[in-house]
Amino acid sequence: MSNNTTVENIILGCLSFGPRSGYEIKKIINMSSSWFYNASYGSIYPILKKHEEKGLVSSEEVIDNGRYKRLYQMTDKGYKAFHAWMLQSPKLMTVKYEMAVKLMFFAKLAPEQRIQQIEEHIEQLRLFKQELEEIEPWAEHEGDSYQRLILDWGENLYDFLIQWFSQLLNELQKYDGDLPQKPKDGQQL
Amino acid sequence: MSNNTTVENIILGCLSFGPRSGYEIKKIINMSSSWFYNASYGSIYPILKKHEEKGLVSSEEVIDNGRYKRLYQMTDKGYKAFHAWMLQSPKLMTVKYEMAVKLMFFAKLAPEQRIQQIEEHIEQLRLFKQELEEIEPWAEHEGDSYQRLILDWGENLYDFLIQWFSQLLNELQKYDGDLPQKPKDGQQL
DNA sequence: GTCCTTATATATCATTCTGCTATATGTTAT
DNA sequence: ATAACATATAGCAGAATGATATATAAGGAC
Repeated sequence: MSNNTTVENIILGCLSFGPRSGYEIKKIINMSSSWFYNASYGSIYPILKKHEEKGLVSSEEVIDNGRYKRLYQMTDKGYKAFHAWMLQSPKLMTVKYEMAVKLMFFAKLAPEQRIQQIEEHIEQLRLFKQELEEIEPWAEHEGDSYQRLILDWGENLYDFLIQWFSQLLNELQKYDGDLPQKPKDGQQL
Repeated sequence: MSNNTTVENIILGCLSFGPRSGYEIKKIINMSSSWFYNASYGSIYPILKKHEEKGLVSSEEVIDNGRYKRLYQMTDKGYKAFHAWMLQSPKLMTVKYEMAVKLMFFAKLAPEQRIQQIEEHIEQLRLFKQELEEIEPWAEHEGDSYQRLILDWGENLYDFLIQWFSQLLNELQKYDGDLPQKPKDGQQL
């Protein structure tokens, strides 16, 4: 069984496509997983070193167009650890969604401020969805059917979010930014 | 402008409902925001102390049914900081979704292993949605219309995920666990 | 040809947050 | 009685971010 973290396994997974440098791994992540599981340089380089110490990867310095880089390659041991992780029961999704937190305290905002926050957020979601769509040509060219599948999932997810918040905006606008309180049990009559 | 973190503001937000202890704040979070923005005791207690040092909250020890607890209360300064944060442009959502990562490397799994991973994941999603539904009575009773709204959002979101993965499972089963590769440009003919 | 910007490539570090462990006491069920 | 559970807080190792720093190569502007 693998007790590596998810990020450690993403890096192994990227190396399953062939030898890569830390910088190249970050590029793969940016173009594919970053929006559902990101990793920063501050994780990637130390993890590569740790992987090498554990014998999960090996490395060599190469000169590519007159520029040094350290290419990492997965070992058999590394592939076994990666594959073992692939078979484990997946961890539950975790989300950090600030807009949802704000919604929780929305009663503290003035009606027009509520509308403004939602409008701004819908704009953010639209921009992000556009960014996803710009990856599509890359996935068509570089990725396999599963990588294209994930992009499709992302676009569906953001469509769902845009639609949900647009509907909320409509409701808010209908009631001048003040959602009608469904009466509680004790308040009826 | 507020330069507190989101978790620091969640804690202020909880105190906007009235004086609470660290333990009680965790309970509020568990029953409402935890699935879209969680905070652990290891964050909550130190943040409360930091907030007090900065004058955003004040505290007093009280005895509740013969048991000590430290009740924290928001100050004017704290409310101003919280409200300023509420008006700021919300941060983009971040997601950590291990199942999506695995999907990225799904080509490395055997067909029947793919089907098993998806089946297990759908089961996880169903269980989690049930947990959300169990919060509903609490939200009906304790929350305002916005808190109920978020629960509604969560249920819609998990419905979307269950539906999306169920459809993928169907496709996989149709093709014996092996999604047909859409031919790349260079591979046609 | 030099200047500026962008891309490649890696390293370091304070800060944030989690999840685990530990401790202590009150309450409820058996 | 006593075991299990709920309340209440503290501390810490480890993971990850995001910001800064450094250096070199490539490409375009003028």
